[in-house]
Amino acid sequence: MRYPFAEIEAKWRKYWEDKKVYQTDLSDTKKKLYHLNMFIYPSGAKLHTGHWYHYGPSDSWARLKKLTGYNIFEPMGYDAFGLPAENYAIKTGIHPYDSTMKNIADIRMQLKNMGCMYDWNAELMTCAPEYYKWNQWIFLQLYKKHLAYRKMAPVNWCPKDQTVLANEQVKADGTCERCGTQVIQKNLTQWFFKITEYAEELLQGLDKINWPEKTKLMQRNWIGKSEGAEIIFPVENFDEIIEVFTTRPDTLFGATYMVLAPEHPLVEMITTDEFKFNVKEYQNSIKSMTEIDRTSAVKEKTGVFTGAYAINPADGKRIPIWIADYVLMSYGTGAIMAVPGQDERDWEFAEKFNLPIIRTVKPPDGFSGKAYVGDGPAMNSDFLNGLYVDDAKKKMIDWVEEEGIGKRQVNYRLRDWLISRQRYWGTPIPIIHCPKCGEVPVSEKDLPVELPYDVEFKPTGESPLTTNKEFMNVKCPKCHEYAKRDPDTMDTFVDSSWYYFRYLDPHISTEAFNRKLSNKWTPVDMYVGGAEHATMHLLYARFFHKFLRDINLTNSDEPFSTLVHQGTITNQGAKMSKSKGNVVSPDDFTSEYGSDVFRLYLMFMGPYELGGDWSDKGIAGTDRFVQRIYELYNRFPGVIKDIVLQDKLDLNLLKEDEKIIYRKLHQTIKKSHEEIDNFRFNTAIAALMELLNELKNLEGASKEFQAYVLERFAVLLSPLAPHLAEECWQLIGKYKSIFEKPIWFKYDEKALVEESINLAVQINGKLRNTIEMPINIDQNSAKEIILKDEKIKKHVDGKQIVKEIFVKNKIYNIVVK
RNA sequence: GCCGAAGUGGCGGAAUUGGUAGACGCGCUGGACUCAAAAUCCAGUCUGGCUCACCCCAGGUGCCGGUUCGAGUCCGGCCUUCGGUACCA
Repeated sequence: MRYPFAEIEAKWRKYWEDKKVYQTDLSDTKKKLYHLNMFIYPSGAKLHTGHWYHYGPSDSWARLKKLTGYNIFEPMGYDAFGLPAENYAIKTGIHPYDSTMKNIADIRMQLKNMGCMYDWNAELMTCAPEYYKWNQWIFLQLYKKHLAYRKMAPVNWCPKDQTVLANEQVKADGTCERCGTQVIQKNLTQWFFKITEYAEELLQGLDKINWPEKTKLMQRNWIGKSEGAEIIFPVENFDEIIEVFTTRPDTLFGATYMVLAPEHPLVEMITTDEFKFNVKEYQNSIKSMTEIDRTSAVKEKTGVFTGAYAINPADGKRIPIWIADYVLMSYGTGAIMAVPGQDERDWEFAEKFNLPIIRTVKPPDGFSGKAYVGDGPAMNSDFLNGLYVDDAKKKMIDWVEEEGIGKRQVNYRLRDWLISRQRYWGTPIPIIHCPKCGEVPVSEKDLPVELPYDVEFKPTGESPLTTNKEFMNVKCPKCHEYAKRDPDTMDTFVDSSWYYFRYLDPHISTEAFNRKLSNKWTPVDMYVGGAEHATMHLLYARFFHKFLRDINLTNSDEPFSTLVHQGTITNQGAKMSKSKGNVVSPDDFTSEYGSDVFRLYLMFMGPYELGGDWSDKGIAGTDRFVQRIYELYNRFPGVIKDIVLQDKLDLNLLKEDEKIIYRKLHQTIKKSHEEIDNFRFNTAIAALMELLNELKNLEGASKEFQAYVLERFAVLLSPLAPHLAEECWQLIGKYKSIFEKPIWFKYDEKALVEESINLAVQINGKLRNTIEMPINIDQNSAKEIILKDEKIKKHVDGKQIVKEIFVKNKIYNIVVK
């Protein structure tokens, strides 16, 4: 009989729900384990195979933890605000609220069919006023501490989505992270969160968390700390100075010219009449260039001379001041001292414009390159001569500090987080703009500022909320005169920066989150989600967590102690997306094979962190595995009834066939635990398959032995195929759910060891035979057996043994001449 | 360009304090069952060679070289693919 998965899976899901098997008792924190998956983005589409790949195995990991005694909290919710719902509304006229609610209802059903241990009491959605109210509240806390501020700045503008974007949401090639459109620069007044205030701590904190090294490295690079000095250069004939930032103060004697960013405020003042035209022309040509052209890697260096000179403070020499687009106004001071001898860019520029080059670090003998950026003794550098780079740096910084012409300085590449969006479907910014009083925060008691339903979403470049007069026009809280609300909404990454706190008490109305509970349950112990969030969500959440700690809302430093990234499932090499039409629907497979088979198949594909290209080629194999298990259990109905089982059996009392199974069983208990614990589900399943292959002759075993094995096998199976395991458990005569009273069996240390081993015998490192020998045989006894072996004799006879290597229970290598 | 990860049968992939390469599964081939097919079960399946049934020999983990009794695993130099980043001073 084929395994009737539909009926059985439904039965067990109902059982779990009725008995509240996965509702977490949050008051019990003894062995608490907060297991979180990045929540769902309920855009137009239903769950696809990628979601199953993310959530299914992750749940299997948590199930193993539950079986081994942990109190698991595993919530799920909806990251419900965002552009896709709004774009869908623009296209179809269906309101984002309505489409989102419908999607959530559909997705909830699909999630339930996966058979995960979600605690549905803890469900949340970010578009509910009871949730986003607290986004606004946190905004106001940041505002109070001057960590939320508004400024006019050049910002990234996506012409397609008609909104600004944070730096983190612009990809390396200058395109919009969401829609792939080329982003342009605009000068606008926008809201920022001062994440840079936490730059150093965000960097340091990485050492304390158990995250993939790759992800930590990406955050380190994104924060981009560089240590060096700020040095002042006087401008000749002007009462002005130019400040530069450099990581190589030791090369100051080699600074043969200076470069200002074309937008630098000093340019206009210091440019001499003779060069005014050139400079203006150059500045204009830069303005008309797109960001992508300007930063193109293959581009040749360009720049113009200003006619002005600065004084190198180290040796008093006049050095020319140029402007060039390779110096960016947005980093450091917008000006550099150029040291062509030790900087490749400066060398290239100096070569092109015939500027002097002085080496101040002696390159190694035979060095034939241009700029030398490595370590070496200083030269042409007066009091630094002979010192290596690190020492020379220190000495130079000390010197400029003494002279009062500079200071030690640390710079970060990280910029503040731009959070305003000119879109509708998000959290309104709780600020009122009053013609008299300026920006006035909404009073906390007036929160939430509810997002109105009636707006015109047609993209105009202006925020859709401006079209709702009732929303926009308010009285100023201070002077009570007519004022207007801020029409922008917050980046949806604000929503996901603190949601893990909210799950613990999702409907609490007196505070953002239940502090008592969250102090016991956070940080999240295990966080699972995509690597694409490395420098977005995962950075913002760390920032929020630290801020919330600083205003005494939480007592830990980091949100996620351990992080695991699931791999990406592609289809024909491309990421699954609706627009490419390559989305693989899980529904087709779950309706044909059931959710256990589909989950098993996704886990069996390969290492979890690797992902891979989708193919349904092997799914028949996992289906066969499931069928065979079901048949096996049907051969032994009620076998466990009236039998009292021991933890361990005595190997000496077992029949030969039973011994083999017993050994394999205990080896599998050990292996599957270790493998699942390390997210290596593929090898855990392989181990279970091996064990199943050994159970062919279970009929010949004693009834006690059958019961012993089948009881354990069901438990081994339960994290990976929970519905099937429950059914098997019941078939042999158990009543409750495996997860109701979690159980995991200890392996029998004695059974791990075989009685005999196959010793590999090598001659000159080449395998010549494997010979069965008793375990732990000593070298001499092994040698005696080996030298009698015909195959070995052939290679050894008539030759001289010059060396022997013996690795106990593994290998015997004889070196002959 | 720089940083990081990865390259193993026809396919997905196993195997690392250096110790029997190819576990487990898919696919394929042959056989059993069947009127037949499907399903299922059994056997075989890295490549090449031979006095290819068993046996035996040689080669083999992207390429070239090295260390070692022994290298998928360590070292040096490349190539390819993927991810991140991009004149950050």
